[in-house]
Amino acid sequence: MNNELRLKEKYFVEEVGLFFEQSGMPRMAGRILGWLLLSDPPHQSLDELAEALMASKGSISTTTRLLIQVGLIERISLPGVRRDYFRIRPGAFQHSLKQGVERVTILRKLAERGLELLEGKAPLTRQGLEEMRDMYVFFEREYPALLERWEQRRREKQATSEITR
Amino acid sequence: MNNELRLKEKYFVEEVGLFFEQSGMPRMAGRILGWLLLSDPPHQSLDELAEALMASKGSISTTTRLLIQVGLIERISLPGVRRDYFRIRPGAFQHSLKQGVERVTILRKLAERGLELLEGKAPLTRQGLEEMRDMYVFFEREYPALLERWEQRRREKQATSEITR
DNA sequence: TTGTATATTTTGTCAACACTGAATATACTG
DNA sequence: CAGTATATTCAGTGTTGACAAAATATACAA
Repeated sequence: MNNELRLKEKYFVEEVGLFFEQSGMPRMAGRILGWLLLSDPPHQSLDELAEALMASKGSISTTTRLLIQVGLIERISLPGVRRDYFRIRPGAFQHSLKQGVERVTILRKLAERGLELLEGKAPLTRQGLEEMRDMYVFFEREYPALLERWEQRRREKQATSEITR
Repeated sequence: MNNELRLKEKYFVEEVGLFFEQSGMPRMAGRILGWLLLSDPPHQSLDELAEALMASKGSISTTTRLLIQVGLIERISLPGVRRDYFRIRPGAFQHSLKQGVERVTILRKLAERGLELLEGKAPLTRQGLEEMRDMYVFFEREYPALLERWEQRRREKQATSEITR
């Protein structure tokens, strides 16, 4: 009964791990995030993480630093308690989508640099890079607007819940 | 003079390679794509790629297969010519953005699975996953709509250029 | 069929990297 | 200050994966 739930939690954690790995991050980063999403309370110490994930403290220490650096978790310390805790950073996922915007910018710039190299070439030769540039120019503008719309909606929801409270 | 251009092309190719590597793909995949973006004509044979990128044919063969599989390039064969050629697939970048939608879906589903595991828990505990789910539900709907708008615009542009022609 | 051009698969090597466990550093408590 | 709890760093290990080079397969031509 309780064991079954535990097992499902482990599966969940492993799957988040696999997703992260597929995204070019250490699998352990995904495991930590997955576990922090489930854990009650939502903040967990280094030792707790190490035990829950059956990993070494060194590994957790390194990977939490990475996760903090990319803005997905944060370190919190409670007054009078030596131990540090980690928790999902509020707005973590929004933050990660925002980083996608930067990737779009990189690609737009790459396309432009490529076109400079093809200065004076036949339109058919330039076509691929032009398509690429046009597309990323479009998304570089529209994607942040979409994020803005989400934040807007979120703020409204927040306000509603505060009234209800 | 011409040499300088060649050098800049190499830099460009390497940078696309690095970008791909950072995205969890083999660097060679990025190099091939980068080179195909610049090359005149836009289609290149396996041998040509191997020579231009100073890589083994085996490496090119494996990596082109990968690139075809993810939909970024395609193989073309000309009648009466033994050699096969590769070129950027028209709409390649659009296609790659579409794959982003699938990733959003995966994350939305993961969030929902996580919430099932937290059935009956305190709202504060569920909060992180609820934020995650709400957000990806939003983007799962809006992101394809954005892509649709781009395709729309693209079709218009296409039509214009055909009139001009 | 034999020979030739082309493509794929395979085997081996090397480098990168996540991870562990131990050693070290840091910070708090009495 | 000594002692203890906690966190970080470091050295070593194993695995993974990209890549090269060679062997094999496939398709075409004479």
